[in-house]
Amino acid sequence: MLDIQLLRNNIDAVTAGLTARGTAFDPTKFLALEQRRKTLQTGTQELQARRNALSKQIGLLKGRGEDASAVMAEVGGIGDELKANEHELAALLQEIESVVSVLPNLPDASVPAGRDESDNLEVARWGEPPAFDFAPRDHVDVGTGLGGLDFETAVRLSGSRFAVMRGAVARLHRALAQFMLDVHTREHGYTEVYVPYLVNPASMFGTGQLPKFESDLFAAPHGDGGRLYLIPTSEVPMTNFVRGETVKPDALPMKFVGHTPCFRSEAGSYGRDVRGMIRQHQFDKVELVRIEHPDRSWAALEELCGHAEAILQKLGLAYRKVALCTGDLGFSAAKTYDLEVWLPAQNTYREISSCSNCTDFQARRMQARFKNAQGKNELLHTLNGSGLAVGRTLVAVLENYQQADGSLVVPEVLVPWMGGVEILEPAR
RNA sequence: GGAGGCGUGGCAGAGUGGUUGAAUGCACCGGUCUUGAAAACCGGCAGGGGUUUGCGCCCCUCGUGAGUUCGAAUCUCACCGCCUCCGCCA
Repeated sequence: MLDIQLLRNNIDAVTAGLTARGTAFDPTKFLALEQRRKTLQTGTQELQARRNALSKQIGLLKGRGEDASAVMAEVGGIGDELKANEHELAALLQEIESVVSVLPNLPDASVPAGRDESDNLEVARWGEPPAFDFAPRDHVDVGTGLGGLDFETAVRLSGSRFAVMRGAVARLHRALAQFMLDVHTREHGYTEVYVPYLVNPASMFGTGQLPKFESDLFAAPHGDGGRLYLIPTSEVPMTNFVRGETVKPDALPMKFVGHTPCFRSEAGSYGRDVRGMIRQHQFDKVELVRIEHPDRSWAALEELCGHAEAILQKLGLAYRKVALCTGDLGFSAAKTYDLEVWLPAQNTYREISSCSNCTDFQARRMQARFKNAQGKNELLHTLNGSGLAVGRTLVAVLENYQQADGSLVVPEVLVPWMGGVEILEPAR
């Protein structure tokens, strides 16, 4: 959520930022609402003040056993007008809230300007795409060749955009997640957490999925007319750890790593990446979340991104680091780096991690604060990044480590998690 | 799922219609004392919002939402959550 004060006092800067992101925003309309709010709110509060003062007077008079009927008549006249004002004000505030709650975060000044992903800025490249002396197959062919990927069964169970994994490939998938968790906890200082996969609407609002992106979520009816949502990323539960909390400064930074399935309805994605595991309704992800002091969040973003990169480097997968342009930023992010891994069969780099500094945008929605040096409550900064998307990492390993004979070399760092297995042989 | 109980400030815990945003204790912050610390003593200490150049003034909040009333932490209704017991269950 954007700071309402910023909208009131600096609407031009807000409009410029939103425009850079490609978000339509009508400042005139907002200011009109705001003008009405100001008048109505001060008026309502004046009435409330008068009622309070007169009621207090009645209490005094009655306490002394004196006649209060004159004052009671006076205050009685306020009632209807006050009630009407209060209702009108509540409706107006809600209208303003509904406008503001769908506005995305403002891009940081360092974010490159641009319309869409073609304007993203490559900032680094690591590793060499492997050379093949045969035509590399895509991960679907490699995985099914190993007897480990089965989309037909998944369709029978659930439909399209789901996968069944079997045998060594299923184990490889698990090994990847275990490996990532161990690196982040042992080498990068993150605390491993286990979290609910179903969360309440307030949590989804806190991290920005609601109210604007409800159609991307899976929901399950729960309780009397209520619902729980399946998490589209463990960023949601992990970041909401601090919702409604005022943390002590010495508790910062908080660094969490969690491995969860992620569920995305991905309405509107149809036709993109229909083949294979690139875009699924359910996929595993190891997620990094950091709760930071505002002064530290930009340094933390670089650090976080480095932690995700470390996984790719240890796996020996070539990748590039891209700074998303203003038009390609996610809703809550002030700045995002995507890591894109080399996929030989597509002959291109594909997103495998997204690392964002959300500044105080989510913290304001969540009312997540800390006591600053002056003893005042101040909003925290939140960051998140994939470290990494497990399904897509499996895709990358299958494609990059495939051999001409259909076998797969297990990346060296994964061998301990594969029980010593170094090569996966093709199924007969 | 059934029965009962309970939701008050960071925590504990008073408070059943009137100057109570709320006693007291603990925790925390500042000070006195002390070589230093502890103890003792003194003082401060909820959040959100409006308005104002500022001092300040004002509004809202005792789980949430409606209602009764001139006035609600206190009364009524609904909902949510937690606890205990029973049932079921990994």
